[in-house]
Amino acid sequence: MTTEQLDKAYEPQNVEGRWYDYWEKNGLFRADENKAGESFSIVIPPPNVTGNLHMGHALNNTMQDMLVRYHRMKGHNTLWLPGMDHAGIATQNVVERQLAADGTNREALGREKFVERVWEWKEQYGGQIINQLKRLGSSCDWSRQRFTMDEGLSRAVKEVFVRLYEEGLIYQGDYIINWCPRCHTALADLEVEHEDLDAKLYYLKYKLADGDGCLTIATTRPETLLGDTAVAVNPEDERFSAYIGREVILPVLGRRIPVIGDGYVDMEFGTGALKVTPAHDPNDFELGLKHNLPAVKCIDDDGRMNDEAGPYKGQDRFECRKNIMKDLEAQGLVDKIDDLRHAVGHCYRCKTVVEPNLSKQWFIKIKPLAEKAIAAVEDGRTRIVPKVWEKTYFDWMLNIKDWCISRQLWWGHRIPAYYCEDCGELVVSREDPAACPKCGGSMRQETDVLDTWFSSALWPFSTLGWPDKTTELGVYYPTSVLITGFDILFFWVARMMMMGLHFMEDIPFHDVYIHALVRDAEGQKMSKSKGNVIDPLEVMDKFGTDAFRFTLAALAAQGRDVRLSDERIQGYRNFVNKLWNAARFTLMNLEGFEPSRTEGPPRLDESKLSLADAWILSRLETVAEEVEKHLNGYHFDRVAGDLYQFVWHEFCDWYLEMVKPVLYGEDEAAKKQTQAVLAHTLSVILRMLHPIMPFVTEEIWWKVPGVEQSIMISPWPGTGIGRPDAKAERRMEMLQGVITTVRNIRGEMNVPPSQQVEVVMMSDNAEERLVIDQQEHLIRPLVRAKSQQVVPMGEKPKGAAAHVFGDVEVFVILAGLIDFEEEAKRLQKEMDKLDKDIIKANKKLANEDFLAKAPEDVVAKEKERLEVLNAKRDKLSLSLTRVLELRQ
RNA sequence: AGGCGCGUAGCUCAGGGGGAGAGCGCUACCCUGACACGGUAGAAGUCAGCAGUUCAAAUCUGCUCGCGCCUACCA
Repeated sequence: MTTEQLDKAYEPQNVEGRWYDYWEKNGLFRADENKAGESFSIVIPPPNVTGNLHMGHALNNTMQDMLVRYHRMKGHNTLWLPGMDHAGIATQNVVERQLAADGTNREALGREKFVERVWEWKEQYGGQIINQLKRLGSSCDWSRQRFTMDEGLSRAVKEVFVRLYEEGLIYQGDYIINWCPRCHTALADLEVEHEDLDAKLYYLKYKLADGDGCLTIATTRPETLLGDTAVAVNPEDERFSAYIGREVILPVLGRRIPVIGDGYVDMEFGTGALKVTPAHDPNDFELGLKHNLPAVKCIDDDGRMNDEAGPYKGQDRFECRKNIMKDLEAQGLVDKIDDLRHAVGHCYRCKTVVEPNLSKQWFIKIKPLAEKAIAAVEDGRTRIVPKVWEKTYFDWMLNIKDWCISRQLWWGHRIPAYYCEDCGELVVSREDPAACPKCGGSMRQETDVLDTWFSSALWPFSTLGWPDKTTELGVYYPTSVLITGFDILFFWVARMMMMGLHFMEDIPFHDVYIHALVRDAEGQKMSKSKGNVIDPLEVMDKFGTDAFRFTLAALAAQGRDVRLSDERIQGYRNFVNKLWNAARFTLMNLEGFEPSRTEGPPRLDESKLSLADAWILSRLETVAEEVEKHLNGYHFDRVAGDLYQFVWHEFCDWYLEMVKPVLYGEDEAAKKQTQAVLAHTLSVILRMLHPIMPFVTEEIWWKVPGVEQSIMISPWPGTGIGRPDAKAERRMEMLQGVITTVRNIRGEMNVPPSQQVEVVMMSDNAEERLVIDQQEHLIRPLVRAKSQQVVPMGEKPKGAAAHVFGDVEVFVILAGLIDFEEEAKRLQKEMDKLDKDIIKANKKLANEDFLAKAPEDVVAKEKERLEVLNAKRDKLSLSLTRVLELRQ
């Protein structure tokens, strides 16, 4: 057996790419749908084809990769299915910008050429993010990678559209929708971002047609008055009820419009009179339907005023606002102008102010689909973690409105609806109809495409081959868990629930884990405009992928946003290095060691098991249990935290230090046994860390004696990997306490580290004396003692500093070195602290209510605690007296 | 306007009815044969405020203050 030397520090750059290639080449990411046994599956939230890896992706995919690697190691039939989203508006915008740079535009190119151009763009520049996901270590089955516009998924989209249409769940109609004048498309309500802006509230006078004064209305959008077809007041409003049924004269245009009464009007706001523009306001649209008002569109699809705007025709809507106010002012029709802060809708892609607009669109009747999706979460078939998000989900689902699915774009799934050029007949069909079934005329396909989220809604089953009945669907659907951010709970998760339940008649995932947002060190949301974006790729370059992943995991407490800072990542980079060096030490000391097996704990001679070995094996069992529990509960932070604590503060700080004398010693049998435990512990640590830190663990793994295959496919250390031993843990706890106590005295008394001291320990507990005596070889090097004595309580040694741990009084003999002044101060301070606790405990135990009402074990514990405190105080008090005597 | 969440050590955050925790930072000493990306020890907190429930509250309830976020048609 040879032991390869490891470098002194871990250098991720030399390691990561090499192992990723190895995994990929050896097919270790590939899922086999024919493999027997329990399956575990995840579909990736498909990143936009235009996207670049940001912190949200990094967090999201680190979590997915952790789970996937964990389940793969457990031997489950594991699939992580990757892919990308065609991202309608985003991609179209990118290519349009490119065209603009070339001095042309999509209209000049024509639809067909433009779509070709987008595909070319995709081949050339799209999907950068896939390589970035690989940098992150994502173990996706790339052989199954999908794209929402690929052939199979397009077929699924068509199938779903046609079926929903046939079931009467898709309809077409004239409704008011959110229109983006920049992107030239309809937007769903969800795609509108509301932002509070400082604006004005204009009070305008509309003259009554019968010449009797005027009615003053309040509006934030005076330019829309050109499309007014009524003024509404509340019939309960005594000021105005008399006006109902009369007419007013629309300024500028002179149109006579009715005054109507409707309870919708808020009497408190503005003047209590509301101008009604059914074509450019969703509420006015509703009023218009109710009162049978005509809808007059005065703004066109570019956001410019149209023919209906009379003198303002051709002006931009905001320019028109200024001009119309100038004119109204001149005519004395402006009563006043107030400041007003209110929410204005913006396009989520390009941030242009949206224009509510009346137009013909396609919708999904969503209520019947939503009911099933609500039920599935209510009855627990799908679990939302953390549970707080369930409420948000229900609130939205219960108030859901029909989904506007048509978009006036060129890049996307073209709606499979066809119109007859002659008779106008509408046909919705999977195949292009050759001719009109009614009149034989030629057919023309609908120009609109579907909302990008329409195809993403099908992702969990379309990617597995639906509508065909594939083996994959049988094995991997429903998927095990969906990991995603709350920002797309409605956009995506809710819609997958609805579509999955409708078309697969089963939930799309058993669990939905909603993670938080990654923010900067100041807690600000990262955004390009703020310039506070931390690029994951730069972080990986600087600190290594494993350190980065570990940081994300460690900070990802459920329901709490992740604040990322360099210091934090650096801290975990140090941890990676610590692990590296612990492994380095371990491997250096496995010279001549022959491994027996890597699966269960090593075969050991129980009678000769050292305390340190017994202890670490016991701790290993506990940690393995905890880690597994936290992985199953999506407590990624605790997985990371427990492993950090165990590796650094138990394995490195204690175990490795305690094992040195054995490894450097002469007892070959003892050495062999410790080597076995050491090798085993390292192996288990590596495997437990692998899901979080795939690269460094793989790199070390191959140097562990006996390793023959990638850590990725090595067995997960489940229960039975260690060896529970409560006695060993109790004894070790006592030893650690005693050792820390000696070190504490050394530190407080400023004994130089190189100075060897004499240690005396006193205890009336025979078992503890025995353990301390037996473990002298282990204690002495750790406290730098040239001698160690353990005796029953009695005459205290002279010239010694004392401290108490549990039943043991610890003396460090410092003849000539001791500063009695300092020692007295230290003892006094310690006693003051104790006194506080003793007073508190006494008070508690004197309280009859406490004794009567608190559970027995709590009372017993408190009594015991008081005894311990008192005993300690007595010992310290004696020591203090002695020190004070010696001082004189 | 409604809803949700958060205020715990200098910073970032765990914890969640009975002894205040971690990481980073800070202080002191140390290049001890894995690691200075390190070691040992140490200092540091009226657990936002007020009231209530309880034998017992950082933890449960209510209110107040401060900070985020989400949803919403008040023009």
